[in-house]
Amino acid sequence: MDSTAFSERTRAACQAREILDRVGDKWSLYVISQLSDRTKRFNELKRDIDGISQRMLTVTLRGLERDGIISRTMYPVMPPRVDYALTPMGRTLLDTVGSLVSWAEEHVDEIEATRARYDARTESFPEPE
Amino acid sequence: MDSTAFSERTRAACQAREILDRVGDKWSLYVISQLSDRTKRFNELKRDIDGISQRMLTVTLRGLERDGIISRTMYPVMPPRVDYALTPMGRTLLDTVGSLVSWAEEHVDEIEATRARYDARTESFPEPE
DNA sequence: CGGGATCCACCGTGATACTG
DNA sequence: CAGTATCACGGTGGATCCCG
Repeated sequence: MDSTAFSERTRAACQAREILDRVGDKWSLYVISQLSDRTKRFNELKRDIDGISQRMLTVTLRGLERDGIISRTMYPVMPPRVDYALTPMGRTLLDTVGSLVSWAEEHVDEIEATRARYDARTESFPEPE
Repeated sequence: MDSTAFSERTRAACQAREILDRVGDKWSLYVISQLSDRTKRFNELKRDIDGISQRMLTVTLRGLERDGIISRTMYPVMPPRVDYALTPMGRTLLDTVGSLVSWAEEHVDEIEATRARYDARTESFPEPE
């Protein structure tokens, strides 16, 4: 085998990381999932995503908008109204995320069990205070 | 429709986030991709993953080991020798990651173009110093 | 060779208050 | 309603030194 496989894989992993930087933060996945069935307004998202702050919702929406994953529609009315929706590209991401979600659902139990076993092993050596 | 879709989706997004917390950090994906074809040793990984520090390789390997994604085999010899490999569960993650990588490859150009357009729009309003 | 321990800079995140 | 501005904190990651 030649070294092409390596560089190709590294390049691919690098691109994948850029995507993970986008959807891998604390809130993006929630926003994406909340917009998967229909357009929503700012406070609607804020209500539906438990625990998110106003600021972080703004930041997250800006980031997703910047990358063309969601669209932002402002209506110049009083009071202000802004609608957020997934773009076509954002919709294609749903399938990919779905694959990740499936993996998570299938392995969450196994991971937690492995994690618990690992912790039990390592924590059984308490340092003498 | 009932509210099941919402809670189900939120729960799923939550589990997906746990997975993203695992593989979504700065280095995990590189380690996983580097181990995709064969077992490797510590310094071998350090050489092959450009820019990773000793500390971060250790931290990343521990995290992946803790969740059962990679296995760690120590040989009590002098000098020490430690082998890292993907576990069967880690291998199943390769397919999922592959899906993400494919999405990234397909859309990286579109994302960068959208991003550039967004930045050009927003940066065209310089604050008067 | 394969780490561990320590210190530190950065920045993602949250709380709060204010605004058009 | 849909933000912006400011401050503060904590966790992530990098640099360095040391160890078995």
